[in-house]
Amino acid sequence: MQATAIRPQHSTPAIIFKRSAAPASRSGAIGLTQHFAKGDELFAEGDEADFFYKVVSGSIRSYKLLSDGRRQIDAFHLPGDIFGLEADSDHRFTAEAVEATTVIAFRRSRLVELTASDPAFGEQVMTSMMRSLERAQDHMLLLGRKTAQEKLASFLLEMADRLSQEDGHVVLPMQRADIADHLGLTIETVSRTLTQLARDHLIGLRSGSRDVDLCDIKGLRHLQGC
Amino acid sequence: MQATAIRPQHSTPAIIFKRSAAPASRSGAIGLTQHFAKGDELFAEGDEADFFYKVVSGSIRSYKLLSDGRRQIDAFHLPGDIFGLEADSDHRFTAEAVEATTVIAFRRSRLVELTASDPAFGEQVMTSMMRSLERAQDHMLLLGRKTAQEKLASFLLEMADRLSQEDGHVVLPMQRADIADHLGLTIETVSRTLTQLARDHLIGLRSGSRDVDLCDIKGLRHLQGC
DNA sequence: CGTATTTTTGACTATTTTCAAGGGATGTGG
DNA sequence: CCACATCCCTTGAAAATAGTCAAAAATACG
Repeated sequence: MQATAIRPQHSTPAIIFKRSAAPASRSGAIGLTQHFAKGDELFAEGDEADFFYKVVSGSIRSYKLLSDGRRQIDAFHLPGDIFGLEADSDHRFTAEAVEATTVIAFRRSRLVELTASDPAFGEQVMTSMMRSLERAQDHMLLLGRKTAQEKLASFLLEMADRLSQEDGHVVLPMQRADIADHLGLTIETVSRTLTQLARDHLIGLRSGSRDVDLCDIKGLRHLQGC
Repeated sequence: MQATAIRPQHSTPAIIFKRSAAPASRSGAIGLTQHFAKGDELFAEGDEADFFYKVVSGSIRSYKLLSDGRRQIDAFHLPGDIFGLEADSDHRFTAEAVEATTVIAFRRSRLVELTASDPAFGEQVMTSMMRSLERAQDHMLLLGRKTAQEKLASFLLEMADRLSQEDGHVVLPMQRADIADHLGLTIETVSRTLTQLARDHLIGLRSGSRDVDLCDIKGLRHLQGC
């Protein structure tokens, strides 16, 4: 098996190249279910990446900081998403719970074993990683070339899609500061832009301001830019 | 916030097909060596992703467009890099030669076969993909949170590092418009910022303006932000 | 309820973009 | 090898989008 030829700290290749291997029919050693309260840190940038995670419920933000504290949230991880699987031995992001969140933690050293016993799991990991990459790529376009309006329109549509709540309605789990640091804006600009979108009847802001009606999805799509 | 306009390119690239007798790795991996002239398109967003590529010499830019022509170059692919391997059946980017470039094209359908016969090649593919992801993640921080100065400082240091030419000196293969669309700036801002860096004695601009001396690497590192 | 946190709004500032024009380099054909 | 054309880069001035600073309003929380 080619997996043996791969450096131990780079266990991920096994996913691609072994995912259709015959199941080893081992059960038992699955992941560890963990609960986190709002704001709890799962791991920090530079920590040993011994575990990777799958979101069961809630949401996770993962981010990097500049030396002076500016923050870039690269992704929000929502139920079903897998995150924290790194190429190297260390985590390259900090991960925190946006709200009360339940995850399953998997030991990275067991990845090969897990995927062997459950090819579907391996497939899931791979798919999730590919989705992460695609989202990262789309997000570069957003960060580099979209206006504040376009950023917010894209963000709301993506969240509505991924959280797949009642059609045309999203309850955002994160606060304005998180949205701002994800979209490369300030909280003031996020707030002002949302107010403007509401004034233009593209969205409706309900009580608590996390509750958003996407009144005019077609209009929002048009605003996205792509 | 206007990206440089892209003119559609319909000229069939002058590709010289040639079996690569000497594979890049010490493997039996066979690919097709192809040559592209400056500006030639390897594939477009939406094309079937039948092949993926490894850069032998030269450089490739891969980008996405917004509907009004704004462009975001997500990455420059330099000698040794592997690119164009997609999760789905279609390419999600357009790839063009920045300069005269030689690549080896591999049929995606033969990836499994190739890696089976040559584990080292599989590892190479995987490592290159992971590097791409890491660069994408770092680039999100740059696009979302860095100033023009910090963007240019980071860019020059990265290029100097990856092109690994004579220490403290880079010959950039791409023009200002490419740099601008990679960093989420305009060509004017790129030009002005480079001029300013030169005035501050952090860099020196030689003839042709693609030739950059990194006079003060420590200063540039400090300017990076992270 | 009262306090802390988050969000909104306002006035002002600034970095970056836009618009415009000039200068330099590069390449082609005569 | 020169002349011309094109593309690329630089620079300036004005405009605009988004950021900063400040404070009030709304919401969440104990």
